[in-house]
Amino acid sequence: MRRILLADADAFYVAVARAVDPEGAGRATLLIVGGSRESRGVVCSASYETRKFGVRSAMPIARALRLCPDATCVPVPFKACVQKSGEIRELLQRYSPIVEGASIDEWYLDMTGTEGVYHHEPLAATAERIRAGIREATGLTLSDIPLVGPKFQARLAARGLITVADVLRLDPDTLGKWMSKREARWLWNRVHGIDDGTVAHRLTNRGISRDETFGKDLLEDEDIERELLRLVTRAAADMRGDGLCARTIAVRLRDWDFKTRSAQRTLPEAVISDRVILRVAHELLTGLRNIRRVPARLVGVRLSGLAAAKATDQIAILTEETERDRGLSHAIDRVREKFGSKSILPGGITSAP
DNA sequence: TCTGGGGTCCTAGGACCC
DNA sequence: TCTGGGGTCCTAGGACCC
Repeated sequence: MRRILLADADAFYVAVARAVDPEGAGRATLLIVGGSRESRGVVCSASYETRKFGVRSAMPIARALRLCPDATCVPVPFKACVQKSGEIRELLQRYSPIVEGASIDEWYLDMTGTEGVYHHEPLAATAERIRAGIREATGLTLSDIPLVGPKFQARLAARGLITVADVLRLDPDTLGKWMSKREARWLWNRVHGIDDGTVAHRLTNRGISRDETFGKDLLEDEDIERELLRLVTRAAADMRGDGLCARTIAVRLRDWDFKTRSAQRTLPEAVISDRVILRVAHELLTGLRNIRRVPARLVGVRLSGLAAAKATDQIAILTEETERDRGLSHAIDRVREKFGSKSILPGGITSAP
């Protein structure tokens, strides 16, 4: 019998924002995390007090502030969130040797085999012990059932399913009439504590993407290209940092009217270098712009079909990525690591042969 | 009201192969 | 002269989650 606990940090971004800024965000009862009043951002997280005003995550900041004008609005403290997330993971590993992060604020703990350590107390008692320990060490509280978001919740609520107990009364066949077979099976397993997956580290991500919504829509191709170039160099450097290479390169373009278009290309061989990835991304963007040349609000790049980058001295004939390309990209990574990401401007890369 | 950034997964159609 | 069935890969778009 496997025993799995799900730990989900409550109002994670709000809690971290308060911890890093006790004088400002820490004192604001009405707190919105997710950007400034002027930005085109959306709410990442909001304190329970602002939620009473109808503020919800993913809501445009401007609307949230109309609902709750007195709220304090702070940017997402991203670095602090990553750090705090790591601290919690380390603490959780004291309770179970197997901890898998499902997202920045959710973890799975495999408690199988730890019964003796906890003197055969009920799993709920161990969960409470962990909650108390994490709260004492970090000030953050944990609770449960991740991966049921607002849309799924609304669909369930329309069938009168509000709590876990409501779902527990039903069998999979009944659930299957209200949703796809897959979803029904997943939900039934979830509320019964059944998970046929194992708690372990995922080996690699499926893809790495970087995108950006501009402060103002961009019409000129050169301006969009410049942003794409920045994003490609970031994504490619991060990918190399993980020791990976990519076979598929995709470019995403969101026009002024929110119409979102994408183009992708799968190469015969995986690549890692800025030069080759940039060339492909440039061609994909050109194609998208030729179809519809209107002001754009977002551009993005995604690298997928990831695999471990092998140390090879072979020239990739089909993609024309040479050893020189790869070496140059790695050298740039090292310089950036030493002197900061601004030390080599993207413009310098395009002039490489 | 005017919609982030980072992900995962699904679908549907077409190309291609046997 | 007309056209199967299954499998895999690829592309584009979309839903959804945190």
